[in-house]
Amino acid sequence: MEEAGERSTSNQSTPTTSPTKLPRGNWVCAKPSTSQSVNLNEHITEKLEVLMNAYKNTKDQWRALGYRKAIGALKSHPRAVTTWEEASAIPGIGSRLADKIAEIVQSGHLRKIDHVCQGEEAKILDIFNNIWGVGPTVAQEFVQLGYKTLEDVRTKAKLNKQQQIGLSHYYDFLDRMPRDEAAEIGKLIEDATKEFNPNFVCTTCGSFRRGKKTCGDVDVLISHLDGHSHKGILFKLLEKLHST
DNA sequence: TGGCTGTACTG
DNA sequence: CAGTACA
DNA sequence: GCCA
Repeated sequence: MEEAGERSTSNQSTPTTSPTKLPRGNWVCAKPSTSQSVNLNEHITEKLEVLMNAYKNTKDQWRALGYRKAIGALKSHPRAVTTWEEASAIPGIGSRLADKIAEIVQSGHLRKIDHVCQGEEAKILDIFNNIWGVGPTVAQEFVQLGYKTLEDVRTKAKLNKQQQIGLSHYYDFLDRMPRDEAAEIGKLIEDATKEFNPNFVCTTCGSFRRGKKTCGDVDVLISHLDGHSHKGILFKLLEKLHST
C-alpha cells in the first residue's frame, strides 16, 4: 500500500508561493505523473529503504519517518549524490544519514543493514508486519509469545477481523500488478459506474495516478458535477460488481 | 529537548 | 478513551 | 532519523 500523504521533499518542487497563491504543499500527488523523473540515487535509496523498513518493524516509527523523508529527498534530487557534503546539504538529510550515504557511495554497501536485519528476530518481525492489520506492536507481541511462522500465527494467535483477512490473503496483498492491469480495473469500475449515470466522473488515483510502474491496489474516486448525485452509489456499485 | 499527519477501528 | 494500524 |  502507498502512503496517503507522501511528501516530496524535492528542493526543486513547486514553490508554495505559486502564481495562484494557493497554499498547495509539496506533495507527490500534486505533480503531474508525466513529470516523474528518474531516481538518480536508486543505488542509495534502495539500501536506505531496507533499513527504514526494519526500523518501522520495530516500533521505531520516528527514526523510520526520518529515513522516509530523507529517501524522498534523495529520489527527487536532480543529481546523483557523490559526497558527504552534497548529501548533508539536502533538507531532510543530517550528519547521520550523510555518513551512511557516503559509505554506500564509496563501498557499495551499508554495514548497518547487516547488524539490524540479519538477526532471526528481524526477519520474523518482517514476516508478521506484512500481515494486513498487524503492525509493529502486535508483531512484537507475537515474537514474545514465541511465534516464528505464519503457521504459528494461524493456529495460535487471536486475530481481529482485519487481521484474519490479512492473514488469509497474505500473499495476495503482498503482490503487485503492472500499472496496465490497474488501468483495466479502473476502466471496469468506470464502466460499471456510468451504467447508473453517464455523468459520473471516475478518476483512478493513488499509486496509479502517481505514475508507479506497479500498483498494490486500485483507488477510484467517484464524483459528480452536481455535487450530490454520487451519494449512495458505492453500495449499488458493489452489488453490481459482485453480481458479474 | 520535544515534535514529527489525520482518520478509523478495536476492546 | 487509549492503543493500534493504515494511507 | 531530522530539525527548530
